[in-house]
Amino acid sequence: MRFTFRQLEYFVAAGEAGSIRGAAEAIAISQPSISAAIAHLERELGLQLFVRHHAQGLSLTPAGRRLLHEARLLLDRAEGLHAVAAEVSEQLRGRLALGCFVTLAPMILPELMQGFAELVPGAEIALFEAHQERLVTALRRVDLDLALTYDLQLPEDLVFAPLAELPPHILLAADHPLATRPELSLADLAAERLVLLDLPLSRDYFLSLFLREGLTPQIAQRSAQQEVVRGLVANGFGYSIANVRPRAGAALDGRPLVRLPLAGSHPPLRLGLARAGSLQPSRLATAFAEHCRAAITDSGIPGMDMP
Amino acid sequence: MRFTFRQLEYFVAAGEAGSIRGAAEAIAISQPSISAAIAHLERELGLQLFVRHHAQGLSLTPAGRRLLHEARLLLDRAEGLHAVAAEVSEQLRGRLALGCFVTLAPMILPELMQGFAELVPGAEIALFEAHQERLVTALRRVDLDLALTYDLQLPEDLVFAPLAELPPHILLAADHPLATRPELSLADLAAERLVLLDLPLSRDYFLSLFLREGLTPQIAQRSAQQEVVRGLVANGFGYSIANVRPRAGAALDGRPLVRLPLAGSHPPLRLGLARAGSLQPSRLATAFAEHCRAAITDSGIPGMDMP
DNA sequence: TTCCAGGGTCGGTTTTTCCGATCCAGATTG
DNA sequence: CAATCTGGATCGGAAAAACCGACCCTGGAA
Repeated sequence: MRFTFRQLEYFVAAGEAGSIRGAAEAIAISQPSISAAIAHLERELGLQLFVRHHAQGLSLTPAGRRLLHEARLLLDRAEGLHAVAAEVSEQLRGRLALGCFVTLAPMILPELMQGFAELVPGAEIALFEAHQERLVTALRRVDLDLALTYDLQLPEDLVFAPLAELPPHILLAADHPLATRPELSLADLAAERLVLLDLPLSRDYFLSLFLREGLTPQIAQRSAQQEVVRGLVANGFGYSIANVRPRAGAALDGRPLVRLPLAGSHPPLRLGLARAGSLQPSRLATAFAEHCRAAITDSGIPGMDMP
Repeated sequence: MRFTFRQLEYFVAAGEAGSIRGAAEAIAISQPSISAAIAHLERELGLQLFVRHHAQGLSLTPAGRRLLHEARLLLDRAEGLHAVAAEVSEQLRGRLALGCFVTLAPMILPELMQGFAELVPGAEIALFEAHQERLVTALRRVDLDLALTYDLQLPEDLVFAPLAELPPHILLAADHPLATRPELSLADLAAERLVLLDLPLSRDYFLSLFLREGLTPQIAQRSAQQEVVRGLVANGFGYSIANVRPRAGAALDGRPLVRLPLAGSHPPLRLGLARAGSLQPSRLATAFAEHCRAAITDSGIPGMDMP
């Protein structure tokens, strides 16, 4: 670009004032500056913008009139950039890129997003459901404003705001012999076969629960899909471990499931909001975080059973 | 505007390159300059455009992505200003503001514009028909690119390119006693009554013809409309003087008219193109002038009889 | 004829832009 | 784990640009 916003502004001012002198007064700039700006534009655009009338100001040429119109549009659009910036950073509107840990999404998101949509009607949420590794990558690349997930192996450059703790539970088919117990320990399950939810980092968490007690689970099946795991358990392939507490008492095929507390002391998963530490959150992101803080607590999580 | 095109360009380059260093190489600018431009924009717009990854370049924030898009649009539009300028000054397209002396218009313009429209399909002509005084004013205010008119009292700051000479003729009703003469002198008409075309400067031209010979016409009627003058003449109100040579041999009411040469030596009206001397003509105006030069000569004028 | 209005031009000053050099922190490599 | 690499931020000085006051010039008005 071989001209500047300032030159355009001076040109528009002169076009509106009908004289350089008048424009100079109107915008409190010296007359030579405006004269130079117009001369520059005329040289740069290769056409005559004004006819100079001695002692009588200026007249726009036909070309000048056309260019004046264009210049005004351009300046308006530039002003619009400020407006867009203000909207993005200050207004409670626009798009929020939200990540969510894949197994949490079906339980938490519907209610959470519903509540937020009522709270902030101008918001649009772009969802990204993935396992932890992908969430971390996306957060670091700032493809996401926020991610609703566990604090599983979060690197230090991500900021994590915890919301609730989810202790591990045991999942059994309703007709499993152990299903009548009030709770179960890992030792109780040593002879049973495990259906493992097989996602990059959560997998390691589940296995670590056994390792801490010196046990090794017998893995019967693995699946990356929570619903497949539940289906396998309901159909007698074994037990599973999960931290989420879906309200549904059956797998997708209708077979009943039972969830029992895991006895003993185990590290829970902490559910919370992660974001890139180097990204200052938008107003929208902050509002969403607040909404999460109000909606998600240890005593209640949207879409989940009480402990 | 508290930012510049350059800063936007650097921002866009950095957004596209994914790093400041890469952008610096791409557009051959030092890395600190780009860093400063981005910092300036972020301060000015009050939001974070990039997240800086140590030793790994930049990521656009969601807001940055939005702003990048806007910035690109803005730069495109600025580039468009160059395009508009080029179109206006170089292309044979766009609008030509054309003035025409009011009595010439109905004869000359239809054929002339028809021919030009075929020659230059992209042209649009904005017509302004008026008497000489108004044409001069409009030309000086550069509301018009060109005016097709006489060189009647044209001030020096207008440039006049003559095309054809129009000597004065006498207009009579076909049944007028003098209508059978091969030509008439002003002295022949001393006893007759004049119907005067009463337009600011042409009026003075007509009267000057009499004054030069020491005669004073008897003015029976005046009208600012050529068709009214012709109607009055056809209905026996007297004779008239005109330089144009309409092909129509009758007034609008159908009554026949006769046109006879004015005997003796009289200053003709020179028909030509006037423009503001201080306005460099556009390509379009130049093309139109050339078209006029080809179409309008002493031996033939669109819409008019031969001498 | 003089005066006035308004645009253009000229020097000098201030502001902005630009660059090379350097600093710094995280990533990579051996 | 240390050395190295990468890429952004910062600093100081140089170059460019914008800006202004003063002045010139020309056409219109008195």
